Amino acid sequence: MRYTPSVTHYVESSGLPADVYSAKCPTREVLDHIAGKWTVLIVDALAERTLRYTELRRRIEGISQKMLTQTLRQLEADGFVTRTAYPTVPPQVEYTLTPLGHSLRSPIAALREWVEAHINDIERARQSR
Amino acid sequence: MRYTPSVTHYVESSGLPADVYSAKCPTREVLDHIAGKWTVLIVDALAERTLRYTELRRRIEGISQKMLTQTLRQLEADGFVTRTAYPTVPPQVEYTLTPLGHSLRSPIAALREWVEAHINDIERARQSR
DNA sequence: CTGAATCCCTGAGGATACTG
DNA sequence: CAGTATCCTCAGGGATTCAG
Repeated sequence: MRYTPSVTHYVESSGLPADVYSAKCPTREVLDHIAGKWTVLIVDALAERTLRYTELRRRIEGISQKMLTQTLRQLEADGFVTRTAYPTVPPQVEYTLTPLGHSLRSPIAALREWVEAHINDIERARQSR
Repeated sequence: MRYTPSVTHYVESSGLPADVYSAKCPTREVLDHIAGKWTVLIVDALAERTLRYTELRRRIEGISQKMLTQTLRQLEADGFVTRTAYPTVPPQVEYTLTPLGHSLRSPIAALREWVEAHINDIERARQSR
């Protein structure tokens, strides 16, 4: 049962309303992808400009090769990121946001900025317990 | 090393700049909390109004008791949600967003709305591979 | 109704080594 | 440089049961 959405979108493949609260709606899976720690950081990093594999690795402190590659592949599959490989020696691979990926910039950046802006409120809330 | 943030906030407990890209910055952990599938759905559900435990469970299709309780506890600890128990029989427990939690509404809702608005673009991107 | 407690299992994710 | 391949660990998270 759907609540009172401000705007109702429809999933073309099923004809049903797009609803993240519905377990089977494909939006739920996408939300899981986007609401992943690494996804947020990668998309936000690429928001500024195209980056190479190693640049991403250095920028996102603490990410492992495995998770970086894996998350990039998923972002590619979802159509958020384009991978461009130049057949040079040594190889050079660039990652860029697609137009779809760019449209994600704003909500993702808002999330990052909110966290950075409210970290002190949160730490205070934690201590008063 | 920090890039070019639009605004720099500081973590009072350390005096260092708030930076989700830094592995040890406390903002990273908070981002992990917020960027969880259940967190997004719970905060978004509570954005509209106070809800009882069972109401939340019904609203968020597919969530288990364990994850609902666990995520609510974390939201409480982070200061996003208030838990109010009425000593009635049967018990009644209400969950409400705190002012801090309310400030999260906008970025969270933006994320949900983005997903619902772009699900068709994403499904198309997936098929063309 | 609102949980807490327990069991269990899959998969997220790190570490390391190897390759074109 | 940009990965792939393995191994391994641990925690996320489901299912079930019990309780105030």
